Amino acid sequence: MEFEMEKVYNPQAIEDKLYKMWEESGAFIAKREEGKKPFTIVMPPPNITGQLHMGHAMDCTLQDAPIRYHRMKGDPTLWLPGTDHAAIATEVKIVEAMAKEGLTKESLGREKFLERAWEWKKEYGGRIVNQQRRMGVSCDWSRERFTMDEGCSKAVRETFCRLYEKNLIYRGNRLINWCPDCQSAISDAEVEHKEMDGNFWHLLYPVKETGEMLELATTRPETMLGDTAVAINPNDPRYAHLHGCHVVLPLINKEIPIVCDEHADMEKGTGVVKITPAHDPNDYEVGQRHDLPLVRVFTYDGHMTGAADCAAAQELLASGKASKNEPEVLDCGKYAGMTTAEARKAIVADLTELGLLKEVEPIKHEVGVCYRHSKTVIEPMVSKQWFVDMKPLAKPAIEAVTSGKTQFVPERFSKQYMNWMENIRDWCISRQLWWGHRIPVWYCEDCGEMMVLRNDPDCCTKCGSKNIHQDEDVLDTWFSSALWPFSTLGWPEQTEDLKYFYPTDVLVTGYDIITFWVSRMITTGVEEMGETPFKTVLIHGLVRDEQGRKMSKSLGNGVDPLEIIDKYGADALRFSLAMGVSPGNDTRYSDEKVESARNFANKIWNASRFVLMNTETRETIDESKLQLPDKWILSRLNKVVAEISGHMEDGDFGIAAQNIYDFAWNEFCDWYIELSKGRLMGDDLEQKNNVRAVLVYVIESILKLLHPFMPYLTEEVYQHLPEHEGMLITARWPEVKPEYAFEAEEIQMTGLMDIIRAIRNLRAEMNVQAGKRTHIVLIPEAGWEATLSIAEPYLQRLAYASEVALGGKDALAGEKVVAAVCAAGEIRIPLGDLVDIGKEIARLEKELKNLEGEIARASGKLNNPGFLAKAPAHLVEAEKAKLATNESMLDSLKARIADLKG
RNA sequence: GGGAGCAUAGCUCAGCUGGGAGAGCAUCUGCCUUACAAGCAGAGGGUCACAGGUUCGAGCCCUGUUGUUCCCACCA
Repeated sequence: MEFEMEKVYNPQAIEDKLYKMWEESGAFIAKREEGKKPFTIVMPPPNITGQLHMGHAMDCTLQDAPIRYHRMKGDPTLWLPGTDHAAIATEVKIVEAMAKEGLTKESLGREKFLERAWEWKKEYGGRIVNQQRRMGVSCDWSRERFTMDEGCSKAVRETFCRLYEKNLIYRGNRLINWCPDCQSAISDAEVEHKEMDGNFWHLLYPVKETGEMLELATTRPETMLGDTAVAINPNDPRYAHLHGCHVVLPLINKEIPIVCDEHADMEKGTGVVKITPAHDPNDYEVGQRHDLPLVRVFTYDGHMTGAADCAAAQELLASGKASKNEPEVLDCGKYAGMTTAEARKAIVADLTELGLLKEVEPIKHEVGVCYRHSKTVIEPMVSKQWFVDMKPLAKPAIEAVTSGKTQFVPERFSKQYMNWMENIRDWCISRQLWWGHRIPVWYCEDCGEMMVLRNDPDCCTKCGSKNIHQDEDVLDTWFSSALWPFSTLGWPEQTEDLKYFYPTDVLVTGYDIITFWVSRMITTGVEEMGETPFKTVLIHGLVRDEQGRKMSKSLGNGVDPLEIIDKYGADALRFSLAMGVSPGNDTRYSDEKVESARNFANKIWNASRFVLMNTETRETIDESKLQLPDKWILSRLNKVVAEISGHMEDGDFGIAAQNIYDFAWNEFCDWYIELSKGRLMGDDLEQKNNVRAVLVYVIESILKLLHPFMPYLTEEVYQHLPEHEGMLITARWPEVKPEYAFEAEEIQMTGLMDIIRAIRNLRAEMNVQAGKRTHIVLIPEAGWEATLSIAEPYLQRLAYASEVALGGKDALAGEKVVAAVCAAGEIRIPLGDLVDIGKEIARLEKELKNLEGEIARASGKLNNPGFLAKAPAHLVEAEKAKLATNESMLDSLKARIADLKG
């Protein structure tokens, strides 16, 4: 027979070819069909900084599966891909790359720098998209977007202007998180808290009026130069006499007031707190309450300020551009120019010398660090930035989730969302970078007008002066990400896509960006579109390494998905990331998992090969000719289709994958294929054709059910099926067929399978030579006569029977036999000298004991009035049936033992 | 300080609204049986962290304890 499938599945040979075929066929392209409900996912856009990692691979798998499922269901299906410019992350990378050439941003200038950035985008953006393709993602590349493309940029401007016009965006001096490494402000969400070793330095400040020493503690002594007050609790009796007094700030001998403020906690330390309004969030608040001056002592690149910084600040003040609460800048004198760390050492040393350091107490405390890889310690600074007033926006966004319009799966993640939203603070959106959406605000240098505009102006809108300049800063990268679900569909234009596909159905993402991204998409979606952007947020966990550690560059424990694909194939990787994984839970990557998925792929490949070797044409199933195993497998398939479809709808992909694995391998391959062989290789042409028809029908259904997880393999095999139509990717999802529901046959087949297992078991225990065929006598339980009467051909093939006879209780009397008792009947195998009567009795008695245990359990339940009264009727009935079966089996066993003994 | 997750076979993990504990890998035994040794058949292995409670019935629900991971939070 001529046959072209290789013996082993070879993914490398087919993946690229099939991807091309799908793409060129237009199968990925979403079509709007009026009157039909679409299924839409917008892909979380990967950053253009890096390359595909396991998290992306997970993302791809868990989105492509439902997308392919819905496409096969016939829904108009859109999966919209794209990439993110990732402002800070990308800029840092580009700067690093430039440093290798000896270049800096400043030396290049903004324009040239941006040219380089766009080149970077082209190269790395393209790279990651190609990597995604290798995963087999079936997204609509014709609609691919980038957060800084023309449309998205327009959406960003529109949003900025609208929010500004509603007074929800403002500019001002606030205490912000400054990352000295990024050289930019960052938002609260971008600050992580890490426990670090530190000290409480107990300092002594002399009180001017009384001459006494006031003890206070700080974790950051270098900030003391910026102190503008010392706070005590108004109700603290220890310091009542100091109300209205002053302290002299050591080292710079500056007189600062002692203020009364509730912030000073009498229980903590000495109850005295130094107040540095320009460099501490709490102190900033205290400063506002007491109208204290702001004194900045750090430069934006992490050094102590000096004369030059003062001069610059003076100039700014003189120009009139500074706001009224612009901080003063201190010339730190001998400390000027030191890094903050150097200054800390020097200041501590100097204070020690003056006898003003009372104690150094080592502590562990939480320190804010930048969430980027550098984990640089954040310096709180007062700085002029743009903010979004989040509270009014948060309210309807909270409502979107409490009302259930958007649901988190698993539900518990809505708590994380709520917690963030209910305690929301203003969002600092300006970044001191070049790569990103430039803030659409212009300033007139002549009249001082500030213009927030949708289109770039030529001149001042107020005085007509050409002497205008745009705000230097760019927006937080998450500002554009927040618009992703609708900016990608064409907003602010009212496009057909927007009308048809918004709101989307599912957002698939990791729990690590709920605050960064999910919360902001819901917020802006509700605000700009009036409707929450997705119905379901399906949260998945992190892919960790084999030891459960986070995969990271610094640990060097990352696994490259492409290497895995090269080695095992994309399907194996995808399947291993889906099977047995439950939503929201982390999962560990391991080669073994991928290997076992690869083995499964090969199993399907070979099962298909078997079916195809035996079928050249497609036959229709003749329902009147179906035999027991046929009805069983069709009926089982029906149930599996129903189960898997349900799990696909619910996002339980881990269970869906497990179900298809179990059905395909354990039921179809291990049982049905084996059961089919007799007729397949026999002479009864009618039966032969009908078995072929069933085999093709079931394998085709398996291919369909598996396609969302293993698209390449299944498509390749599908292309080999006789008389197949088109491509599997656009084939119809299997249906549950009522005419294939065979409950009675399922039970009969299960009984027969038990008999076969029992025989195999007996043979193994008796060490019967593997190839040796044996005579088998079956003694049917009541009701099983018909089933067992057709067992012979199956037992010959699956249980090494030479011939099978049905007998009565006295069958093989006096012969040396081994026996087993099943629900369907008793098995007796004459094994002659292999049988040791004593051992056989012992074995049967062990069985007897097990059975008695079962009977005791069941009758215990059935004798419990509570169970009879309260348990559902079908369970009681099932229990009764089991008991009856077991009792009958018990009788058989007892008789057998008695026979042997007698 | 507040909140959440996890704790099930040697390892990695499933287990849907409570109704006789599962998979993969690993281990042991026997098989190159004409789809597949990336395979087939069989076997061993779990007081479902601990202590209470609710229930006819708890891996699953409630309370507490221990261990562990994470999120949030301005402890000077």
